[in-house]
Amino acid sequence: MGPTEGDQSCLVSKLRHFVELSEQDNELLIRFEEEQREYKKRDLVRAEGDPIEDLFVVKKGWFIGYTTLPNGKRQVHRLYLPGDLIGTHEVVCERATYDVAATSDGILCPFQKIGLRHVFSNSPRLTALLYSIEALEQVAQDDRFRAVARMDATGRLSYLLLQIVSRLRLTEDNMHDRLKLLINQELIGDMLGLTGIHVNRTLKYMKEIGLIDRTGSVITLLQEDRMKELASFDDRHYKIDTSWFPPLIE
Amino acid sequence: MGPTEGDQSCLVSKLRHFVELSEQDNELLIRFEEEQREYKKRDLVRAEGDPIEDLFVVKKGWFIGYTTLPNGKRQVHRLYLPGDLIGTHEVVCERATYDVAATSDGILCPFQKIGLRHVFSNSPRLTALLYSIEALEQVAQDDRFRAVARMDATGRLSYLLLQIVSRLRLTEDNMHDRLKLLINQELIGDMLGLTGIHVNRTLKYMKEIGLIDRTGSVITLLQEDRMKELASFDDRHYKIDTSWFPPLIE
DNA sequence: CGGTTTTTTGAAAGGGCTCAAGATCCGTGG
DNA sequence: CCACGGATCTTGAGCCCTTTCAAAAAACCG
Repeated sequence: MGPTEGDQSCLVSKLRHFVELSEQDNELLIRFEEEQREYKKRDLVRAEGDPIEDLFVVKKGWFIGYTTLPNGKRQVHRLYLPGDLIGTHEVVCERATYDVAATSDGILCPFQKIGLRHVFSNSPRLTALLYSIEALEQVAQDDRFRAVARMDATGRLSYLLLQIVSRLRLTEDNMHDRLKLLINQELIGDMLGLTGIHVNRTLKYMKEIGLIDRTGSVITLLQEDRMKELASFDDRHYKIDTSWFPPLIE
Repeated sequence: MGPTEGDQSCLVSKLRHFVELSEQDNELLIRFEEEQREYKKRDLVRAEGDPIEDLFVVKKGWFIGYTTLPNGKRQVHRLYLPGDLIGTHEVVCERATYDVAATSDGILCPFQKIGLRHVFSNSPRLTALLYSIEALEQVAQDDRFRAVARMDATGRLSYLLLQIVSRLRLTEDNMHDRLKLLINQELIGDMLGLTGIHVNRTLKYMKEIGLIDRTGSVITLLQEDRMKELASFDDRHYKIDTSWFPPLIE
């Protein structure tokens, strides 16, 4: 049923969480995952300033979108996990606003930006869904922003871990309270406005006070509730209001 | 021609900067500004958790979207200026994710969220434009995020001032290098992850080193170039790539 | 197994915060 | 038009979280 390797599309399986898809929608979506490209850890997918022709669906592995400031500091704007779309908000730009790279080995499915025109012209409902994904991402970004702007290191890290776990749960069935981070501490710092060094110290501290356990890059959330409180974390990933969507036509 | 008071719609005049609109699009857009409501400084427009039924076009005055953390700290997620749309990314939620309030006297034009269905069903092109606005907002948020996460107070403030001026220039013809902030220093701090007190000190410092001049809340940018460098500011507001838009049909 | 990447730890410095209090501005009522 | 009270802006002093710089230990990879 899926386009490749017998796996079903993680994009489709993720979107199904949000809204009922018609057969036609399904067909449009599957097209997004026809081609696939492999990447190795640290590979650059595309650089800031590159013309934007393709978007990507993450099929496997973790990827980041980041920029480097003139002073050498780095800011990781987005972490892309399997099932995520890369570049949805950049279609409005002629050129990429940041670099994208693999933080682990992985696979991306590129599809042409122009392909979106089909969706916009032929499926109002799917368009609304795309719009919603975009909007949902903003909500998530807002939450992260709040964490970075207004919480200390423990709060920020709690937030990030909860967010990642919550997102992984959407596509991985066996995702409970343990995860392997496919991104190093330096980059985690760059997501949270912290130093890699301080990320390390904070993880150590979180282990000391019993919030998490950790062996290498494998982390276990021991007190998810307390972490949620620390980060005022509200899991928003399951709710899309579709009441305003154009009606579903089979 | 405009719906009210002989003024033309600031939404339309803003969108015109980005893309050519058909007559039909125009008519759809004008509907968004049929009704209007007046607000006084500090009025709450709607609270976090309220059901989302309306979106708003800002007709006059400044507004903010913000949340308050359990520890009492506040985070201003968005600053809305005339011509901006409030709530575009929250249509996906059943309930508002943050409070919206007026930071000055102002006027909003509310329109029903359901009204978007018309747009999505009838104008692929306008839908693409809405999508683009949404996406552009993300780009802007990313930039602010980077400033907050990776720059010191001077950089953050430079960024914010440049951003506001740049946005005001889209709708105000006589906007040059002087602006009156319709938002107090405390709230500026809440936008940038700083204390109001430190905003004050930093503004003082910026005046001392000649970046700006200031009398009360009226600020003059004396060295815009230097500030742009400090904040690695890239003005992205004029460029929308419409190459992938569904074709314009008159 | 050797080189590279990543993690870990220490000591010192710094930017922004907190707390507190005074000065100014501004809208409102008399 | 003036006086009053709340909102906002200013300024000072000390503290604290995070950064910097440096370097060692550990993990990873071919």
